[in-house]
Amino acid sequence: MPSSTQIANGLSKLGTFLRASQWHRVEDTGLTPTQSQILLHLIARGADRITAVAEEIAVTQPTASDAVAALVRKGLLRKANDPADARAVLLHPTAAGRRIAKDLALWPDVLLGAVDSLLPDEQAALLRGLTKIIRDLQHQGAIPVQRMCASCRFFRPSAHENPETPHHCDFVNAAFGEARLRLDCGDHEAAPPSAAAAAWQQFADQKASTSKAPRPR
Amino acid sequence: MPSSTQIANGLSKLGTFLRASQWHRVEDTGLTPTQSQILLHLIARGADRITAVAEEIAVTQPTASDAVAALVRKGLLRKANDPADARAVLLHPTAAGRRIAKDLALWPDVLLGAVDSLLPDEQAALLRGLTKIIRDLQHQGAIPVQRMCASCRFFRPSAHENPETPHHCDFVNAAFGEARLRLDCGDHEAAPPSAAAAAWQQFADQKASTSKAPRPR
DNA sequence: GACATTACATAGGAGTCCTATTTATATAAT
DNA sequence: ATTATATAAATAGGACTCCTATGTAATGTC
Repeated sequence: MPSSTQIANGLSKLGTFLRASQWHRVEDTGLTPTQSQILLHLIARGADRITAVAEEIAVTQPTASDAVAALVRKGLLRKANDPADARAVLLHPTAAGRRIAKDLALWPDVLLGAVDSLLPDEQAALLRGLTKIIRDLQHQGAIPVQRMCASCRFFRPSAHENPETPHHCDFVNAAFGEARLRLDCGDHEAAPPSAAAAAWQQFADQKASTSKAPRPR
Repeated sequence: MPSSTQIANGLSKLGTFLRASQWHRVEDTGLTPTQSQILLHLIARGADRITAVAEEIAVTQPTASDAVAALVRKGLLRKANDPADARAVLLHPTAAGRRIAKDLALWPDVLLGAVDSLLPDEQAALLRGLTKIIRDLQHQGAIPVQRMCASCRFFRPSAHENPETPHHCDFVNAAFGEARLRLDCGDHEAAPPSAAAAAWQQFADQKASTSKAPRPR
């Protein structure tokens, strides 16, 4: 029983829990998990097309179409013509949609609490692991491209000597550490393939304990 | 934007992906994610009641009842009387159910591949983080008790000097390391509350880097 | 201009998921 | 013993998820 199985198992259990806790919230918000995801996505990233939304939440286009129809019926979303393409539809959150979204959370407080109870080093290591897994899945085409440091053109891993803040973000022009790696950065811009691959190598080959073990100098 | 948010975000994304990939498998197996979960649970843990199954997969009892009915209809499950309680029902997998379950996986190969691409230290750290989160959720009553080392009466954390294999399992009477922590051990037996709390403290307070940094001696 | 492609909608159907309620049994309190 | 209460599961009803398959319109290609 290799540890990768245990890890997959753990992720699975947390996934089950997350989905269930979203369902429990239906009576407060009136939105199903799928609907919440769509609304939050549109608010975070701006107006978008149905196909793109479907890909984002990993369902087929008709399923997304269904959920969008429900949101429109509830007055939380508005369909607008896309000036760039007369077939397409741009989904805009309405004022009511924005209002409701404030009370919407994709993850429950008890999960945040549990994560906060980890030591800082543990959080950093966990985030690093998740980052690598997500980037790998993305690389294999199993999930859509994420707005993560790992694939961003502004990301320069291991750019600094200081083991506390080895990475650098060219966008905000600042050094940062493992614990500040982002998975959903608003300023993300995809790096060209070759540069991305090189930066990723740099990041991935780093020893897991970089932030603890003093570097030989 | 604290890292706990990024971590929750990452877990969320992986959860979305996991659920979607289970749906993609429907055409092979003929089973929905919920049905797969139930069948696999019963095979792994033996016959069980509907209420228990519902709790395990984090749905309400009527939902579990629905899914079980579908499985019975498909000939993969059999309902039997519970000799201990005439109201209750014991669910047994049929031979066909066991056959089908062999081809059923709760997690897709590409996820296992992604996890395997982590360095051993990274895997251990990730597993440790997941373990702590799951145990915390369990402690808060947000998820049912898991068959994990962290709550097992045979688990003796940090029992050994060797930083590679600090923990000890009294059941198999062997030392093991972070990477071998289990989340679904078949031999799990719940520890009495006080002992469990003590063992947990021992485990939780360990420095994250135990397996790397040489201990002062 | 014909042909394939793409964006979305719709239809049809099994299943998920909930709350509320019913039926039967078990347990507790009188 | 006899109610009263609690529990295990089934059922009803309804919104929604999720799929495949297909239709409709607009776009891109040669």
